[in-house]
Amino acid sequence: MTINNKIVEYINRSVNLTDQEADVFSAAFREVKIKKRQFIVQPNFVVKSRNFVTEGSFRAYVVDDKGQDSTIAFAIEDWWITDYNSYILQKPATMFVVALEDSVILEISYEKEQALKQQNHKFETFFRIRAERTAAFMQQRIISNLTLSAEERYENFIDRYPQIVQRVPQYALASYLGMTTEFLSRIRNKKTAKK
Amino acid sequence: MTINNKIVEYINRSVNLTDQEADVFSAAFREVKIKKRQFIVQPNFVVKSRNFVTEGSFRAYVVDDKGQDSTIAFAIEDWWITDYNSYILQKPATMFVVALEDSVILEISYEKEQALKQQNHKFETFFRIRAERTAAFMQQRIISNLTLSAEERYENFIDRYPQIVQRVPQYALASYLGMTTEFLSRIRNKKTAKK
DNA sequence: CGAATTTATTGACGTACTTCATTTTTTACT
DNA sequence: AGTAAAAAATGAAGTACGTCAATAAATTCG
Repeated sequence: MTINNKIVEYINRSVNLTDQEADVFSAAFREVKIKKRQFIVQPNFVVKSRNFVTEGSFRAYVVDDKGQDSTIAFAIEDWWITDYNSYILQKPATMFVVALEDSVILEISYEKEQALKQQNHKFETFFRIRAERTAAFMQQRIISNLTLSAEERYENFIDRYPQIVQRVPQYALASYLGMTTEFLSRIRNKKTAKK
Repeated sequence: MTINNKIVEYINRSVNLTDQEADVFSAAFREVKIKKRQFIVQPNFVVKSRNFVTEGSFRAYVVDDKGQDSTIAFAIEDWWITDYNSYILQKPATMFVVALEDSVILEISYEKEQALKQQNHKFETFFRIRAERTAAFMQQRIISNLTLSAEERYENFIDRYPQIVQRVPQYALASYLGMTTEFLSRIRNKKTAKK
């Protein structure tokens, strides 16, 4: 069994690797421990890695000129997180990515990822599937933002990602769902009052 | 030069194909003419093709239980359109895709696409890059939906996609931007009044 | 364990945007 | 070209959600 066996388990759900391929793949990753409140991405720097979370949780967000922040993504165990645009297009980041808890990630550099994809068709397939799933996920979110009310978006989120609701602060969830923390508080209390 | 040379030109911007590879790739596509107001995707059917627009324009949208429709995507020449979730995950569509003008598309079936990706690493790379760009694009849209006011979203859209603004009906653009056609009308008239 | 800090709650008030109904303008069709 | 149909504009009234300010609750950390 290789060192980074969690990432190997993960990729094997999409493509079947030989033991040797698994070693090559996992060797491209580096394990890094991140303390709560530590940033792994900051605006204006070009993001140099894609990160797979093995322990803990993260939040990616942007801050606008009025100081308002909007959560773009969450990640817990088995999820990936980075500033996607910055990483993929190798241009300066616009987001912060911060640890919400003490965490452990496996990070792969942009260059190593490119090399993996070139060297083995299966690795290319894996990243293709990842990107497709990411796009499908984002499209669902766009649809939910366009068609649902604040309360419906919240209920929808609870249904789909109950584990995340438990672990992230309310203000972060509110800004992910496109509402204020006050409004989310009212939605929640209205519901519990009914019971 | 192959029959479907437009798709070959397009893929050659991402990966360099030999003449023979270009022939194989373009042979997987079929040209189809679509009349204005004709649907190429309807809810509840599993989408069987990904479509590259060579002439004309399309609009993808969902309709909610109150009969409100929300535009999910537009496509003009050199863009792709389908119900992404349905196609990628091969599950029933939730969207309509309709021609806004008399149009011509090059369609590739799900099975043929899978075969292309398996048979040649370069084709896999092409679809991986496509998916990444799609995800990057969608993320930008999510950020714009979360951080901008209705008027700002409209101005942002004009800056980025002036060619599209000219060609799509106002109600479709409004529902893409997440506002009513009445409100977009007011935004536009406020601006022209100022001049 | 207790003080400091962060996060969530609550109320009163404000506003960006929606809804509905009607009219005007533009587009499509024979 | 002329009529029907679709799309856009406009006004008046309503509402889902935001803002601000103050308090309460939960969490962090010495």
